[in-house]
Amino acid sequence: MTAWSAVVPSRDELHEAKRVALLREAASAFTRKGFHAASLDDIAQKLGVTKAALYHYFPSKHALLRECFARALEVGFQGLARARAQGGSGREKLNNTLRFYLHEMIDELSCCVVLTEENALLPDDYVDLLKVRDRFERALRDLIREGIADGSIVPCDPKLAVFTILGAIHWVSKWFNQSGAWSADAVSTALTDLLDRMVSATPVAALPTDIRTAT
Amino acid sequence: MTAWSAVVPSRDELHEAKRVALLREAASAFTRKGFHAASLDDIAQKLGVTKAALYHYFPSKHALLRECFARALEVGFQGLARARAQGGSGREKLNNTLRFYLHEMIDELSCCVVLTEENALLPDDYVDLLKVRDRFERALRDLIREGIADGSIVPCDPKLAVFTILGAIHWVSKWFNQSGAWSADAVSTALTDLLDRMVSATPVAALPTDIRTAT
DNA sequence: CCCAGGTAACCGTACGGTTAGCAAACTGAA
DNA sequence: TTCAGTTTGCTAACCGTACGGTTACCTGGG
Repeated sequence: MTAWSAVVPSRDELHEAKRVALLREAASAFTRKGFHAASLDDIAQKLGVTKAALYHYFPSKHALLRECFARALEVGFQGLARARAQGGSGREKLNNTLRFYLHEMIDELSCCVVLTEENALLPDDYVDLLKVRDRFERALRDLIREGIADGSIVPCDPKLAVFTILGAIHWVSKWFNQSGAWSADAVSTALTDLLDRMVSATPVAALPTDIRTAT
Repeated sequence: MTAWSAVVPSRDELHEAKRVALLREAASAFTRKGFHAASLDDIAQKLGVTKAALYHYFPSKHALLRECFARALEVGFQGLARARAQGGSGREKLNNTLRFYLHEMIDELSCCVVLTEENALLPDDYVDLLKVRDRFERALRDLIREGIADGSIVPCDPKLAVFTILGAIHWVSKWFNQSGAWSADAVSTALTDLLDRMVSATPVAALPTDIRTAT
């Protein structure tokens, strides 16, 4: 005997599932068209409901954007934690963090790295984001300093290096195509390898000349 | 005797100067707030005129954005031409192109790399942009292939490398601060060196650990 | 009966763009 | 030199519309 509750999702589960679907759709729309150009009517239509229905799940358009950022940074810190737990040199920790971050951002958030729309946040949300984002960037800079100290990363300006790395990563949302030839796995590995080569203290083995053939 | 025309700018010159000032202000506003969030009223106010005055210089807001992109790509092709004229290996040509592009984008366009707002272009303008931008990206990929062939650049996926490079470069608009400690010269040199290290076939000398102290 | 999930219709407003009109400045003929 | 006539640069006021958000109402399950 199988209880219905094990098969039929509860109301709360349904609610949460729809909430997540809405969030992903919003993230996708914000990334593709920009926050202001993506209308709630569009998003609702894609989900097969009317705009008013969305307000059962989110209090405002800005709340959607706020949550997109929150999720992205959550993924970032998760990557940091995993990398720290895994150990290794500063360089290895940096690589592990970036690879995880990239992979999750591409895959989980429906191919969306929304972090290009932070100027659309409400002022209050913006200062909140800044605090968390600065903490993330500081942590990355610390990994680079750690790598310089342990000899795995070439001496460089950690601030500039992190800016460069994050630029390359967030730019993925501009060119990645869910239905293209490049998989999320391939891209996150290949891009991490490229960035690794930029900061590695020791010469790096040759890179794949075609991403599709990479493991 | 000095002719007035040598001292007092002609009406045409005044017109052109104001046009350029408007373009720079628009580029700055688009970069800071995004295309949709930057209102013409805001831009006009910063220039000390009313919105209606702007229409003496540009037929529409979209025309402003279109011209921003046109200028940026002009700078890109100019950099390519200079680098080709200067000669050297594929790696050297790539570096020269990127350094020039970065420097001009930061300096000339009033610290603005607007190329993050292409989804705000009108459909017709967008396909036009795509054509020119693809030509630019193809040219950069060719430089990388040239470098791989002549042994100056490590074998890698040229497409991914160019995406990564352009991401890092265009991201500058997100963090560069005109009144900050880093000069346009320092940033364009240091960032080019970092990206060079990523693709260079041979090990690169140590990088400056603080951009302000770099030459 | 109550409440979650949804719809249709509506409201307010911000903003791109237009229009009418004015003042200064150039132009050219007398 | 002057002075009408035209052009340019600009303002104030307005229009249309797209869109975020709200309200009133319907439906079906617990």
